[in-house]
Amino acid sequence: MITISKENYLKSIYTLAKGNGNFVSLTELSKELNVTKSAVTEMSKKLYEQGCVKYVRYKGIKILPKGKKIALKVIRKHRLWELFLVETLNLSWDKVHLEAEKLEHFTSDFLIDTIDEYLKYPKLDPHGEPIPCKDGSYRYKINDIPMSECILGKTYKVTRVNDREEELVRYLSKIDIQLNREIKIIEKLKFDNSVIIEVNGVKHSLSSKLVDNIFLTKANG
Amino acid sequence: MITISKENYLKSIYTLAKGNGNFVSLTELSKELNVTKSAVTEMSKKLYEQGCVKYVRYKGIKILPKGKKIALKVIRKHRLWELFLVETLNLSWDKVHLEAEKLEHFTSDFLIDTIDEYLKYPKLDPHGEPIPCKDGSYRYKINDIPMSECILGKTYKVTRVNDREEELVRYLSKIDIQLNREIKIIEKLKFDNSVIIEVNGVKHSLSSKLVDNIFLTKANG
DNA sequence: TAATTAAGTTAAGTATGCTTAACTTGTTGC
DNA sequence: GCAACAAGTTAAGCATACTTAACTTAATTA
Ligand SMILES: [Mn+2]
Ligand SMILES: [Mn+2]
Ligand SMILES: [Mn+2]
Ligand SMILES: [Mn+2]
Repeated sequence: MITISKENYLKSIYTLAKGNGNFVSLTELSKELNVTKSAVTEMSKKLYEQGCVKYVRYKGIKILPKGKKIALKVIRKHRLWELFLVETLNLSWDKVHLEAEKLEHFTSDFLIDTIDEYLKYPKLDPHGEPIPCKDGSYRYKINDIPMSECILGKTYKVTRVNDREEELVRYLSKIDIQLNREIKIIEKLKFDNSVIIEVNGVKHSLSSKLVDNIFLTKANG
Repeated sequence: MITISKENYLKSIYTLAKGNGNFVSLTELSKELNVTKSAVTEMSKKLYEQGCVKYVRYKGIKILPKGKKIALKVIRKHRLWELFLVETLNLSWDKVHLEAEKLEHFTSDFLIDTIDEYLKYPKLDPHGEPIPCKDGSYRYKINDIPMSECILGKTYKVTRVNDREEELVRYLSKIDIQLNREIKIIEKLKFDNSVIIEVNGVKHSLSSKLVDNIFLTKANG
């Protein structure tokens, strides 16, 4: 039986491994899911018994095709809901993640396919994350880097932001950062890993936390 | 703590009492919720402890203001979701109940109020059921009778149908029964409580089960 | 290499919401 | 009035998904 809890574990395992089939540490997982390590150990055994993951004691956990399929389905539902809420109800991009986090577990395949069709099979969610297709493949390949890895003086285009923290996303709107916005890297401060950028002619200092959660590609190229 | 299970119990208690504050029998509740009587007894105690219901041993359970408020909120979410899915995604009226049955528990007040606004504060759901307002009041008062109580030879207008059974609702579409459709009562058969009606010039025999789940008011009156 | 620390596991226990089996209480028909 | 039956309760147990506390294993570092 796949429960809501299991769906969330699989989603996290898949996401933490960044789509590769890498091993994920249980401590990492426990932090991501806000549960204790012992809870993760228990669940790891169950997911292993169901053939969703490979679980090696004291080593970690690794998603298997069966688990990946489930994870992608949930991620698909999540991202389509986010976009649907933005498109139909005009919700702002900082409000939709939390709603989708719940709705993703209670949406039939039929309903999500209807939403997919309604949105004309979109490639990206409101935060620039690619939306998995019905068959589990992606229509779009991400190819960007976090702002922390950007080169001084160059201009980039915003392709993706981490939607997990509402406040962070809301702050981005406030300083006029949105998808496809051009950003120039003015200064990189080593002592606190903050970055000074220019957006629409206005300079802003972004904390290390922000800098790790904004993803860019080179502009005009 | 109000759980999903408790929301469903409260919704059923409220619905079975038909909006009045009547006592509901636990056996009735157990049938409605598809659980055993002992499960209902246990939950009754918990709901009582939380002040959501009055519970008198061996007598039954009765909703209290605190429980009614919760029930109405869930019903509001349910009916608004049903209408929203019909309006935006063009889902058919037989498909939306099951989806709403899940979504109703995972929708924030903010989201449902946004949906309410988007739909311009509708009075009725796709099956003719009134939608509770944000404050728990109704914008519309139901005043109809089941087809089983209709008078021979008279013509009525369909105001409401029971949406619980997908197949039943789908059958209604098939014989061209929808909200506001005019129906003439041709014959009432006592031996099996079936009714013969005329819809758009075509006669149909409706089983007792159907007849109990279609609600009407007098036409042109 | 041995000590320390981090990562991971195990055991025991909790809360929720069910079940079945055995029981008690209430109601109805004769 | 009482037998029979329906309605309701209690007790014991199960599955899920957590917790804390005590433990083991692995990795790091001096
Ligand atoms: Mn999201
Ligand atoms: Mn997103
Ligand atoms: Mn419904
Ligand atoms: Mn309805």
